[in-house]
Amino acid sequence: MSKEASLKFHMNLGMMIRSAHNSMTERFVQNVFKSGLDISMDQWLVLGPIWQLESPSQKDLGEICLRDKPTITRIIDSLEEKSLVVRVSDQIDHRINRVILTNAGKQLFYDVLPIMEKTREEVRGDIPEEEIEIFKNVLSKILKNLNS
Amino acid sequence: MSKEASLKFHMNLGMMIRSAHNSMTERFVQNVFKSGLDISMDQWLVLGPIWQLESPSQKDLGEICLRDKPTITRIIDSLEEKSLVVRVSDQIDHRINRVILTNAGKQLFYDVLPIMEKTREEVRGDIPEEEIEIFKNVLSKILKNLNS
DNA sequence: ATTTTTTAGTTGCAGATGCAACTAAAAAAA
DNA sequence: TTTTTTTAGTTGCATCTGCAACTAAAAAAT
Repeated sequence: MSKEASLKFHMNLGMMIRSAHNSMTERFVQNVFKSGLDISMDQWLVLGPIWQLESPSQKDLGEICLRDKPTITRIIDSLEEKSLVVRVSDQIDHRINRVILTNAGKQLFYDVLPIMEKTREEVRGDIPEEEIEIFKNVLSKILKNLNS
Repeated sequence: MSKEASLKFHMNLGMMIRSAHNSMTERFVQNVFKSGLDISMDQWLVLGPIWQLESPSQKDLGEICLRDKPTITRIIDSLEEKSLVVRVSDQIDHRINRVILTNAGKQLFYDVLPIMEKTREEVRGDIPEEEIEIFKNVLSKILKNLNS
């Protein structure tokens, strides 16, 4: 293998993907901080589905957010400490915790939503919509390739 | 904002990017393990540029690999423990460490190269080359958007 | 020539991550 | 009905990460 081929090879997806993810998270956290609010990216990414699904189980959240069980447990712990959500044991299946938003949680969600939107615009810049679509598409294909 | 718009919003880039990155790393590690070799993704991603650049400084490696200084320090520590690289203080500027591959390091590099190639093929599957190109392009645009 | 600033790298710390082992409860098998 | 297996969630541990504070050396300013 030539050095050139290798160079191209090494400067590729893995490093860029990790770095892009880090930068996006960092920017979001900065924007949240500038708005005087207090929520981490992880907490936010879980908060949305909770709002949306009304009272998902932790398993549901793990599947949607693509996180493992312990991670969800800890994120919900942290949200509960902040009184943004509560765990309610399912009436029928006592193994299941239903996670529901408190009023404070809903309020924070609505407050952060425009910040997320702003961050998203900063991330996208002037990248054409169709390229973003292909980008997402490739991502989901990669996920499918690796989980089958 | 409608629930539908929000759903789309929440199921988007951040989670997918992180998950794709994790899956790729995991697959690489599995493939390496199956080949009876022993190197982590992080170590590998640094090893390549060392091989390529002959004797980069740690700063060079950080810039190429998009990692911060402490991370590079620790990865080089781990590579040095395995006797895959050595640090050599720069003759002229004594602040700089030049990192160079040992023979064992070179050997491992050559051994892992085909495994990386295989992993890359698994990741790509049958995604068309032009989509991969756009994908990489969007990634670098995102990085540029966030670091300017 | 001396002091100040900048640069390269290291160390310590606090928080996140994934894995494996665990508990408790429900479902399936016997 | 009792036992076994599966499922949902938690805890512990070892590792990784990024940030801030630090050391040592070089460059710039005085």
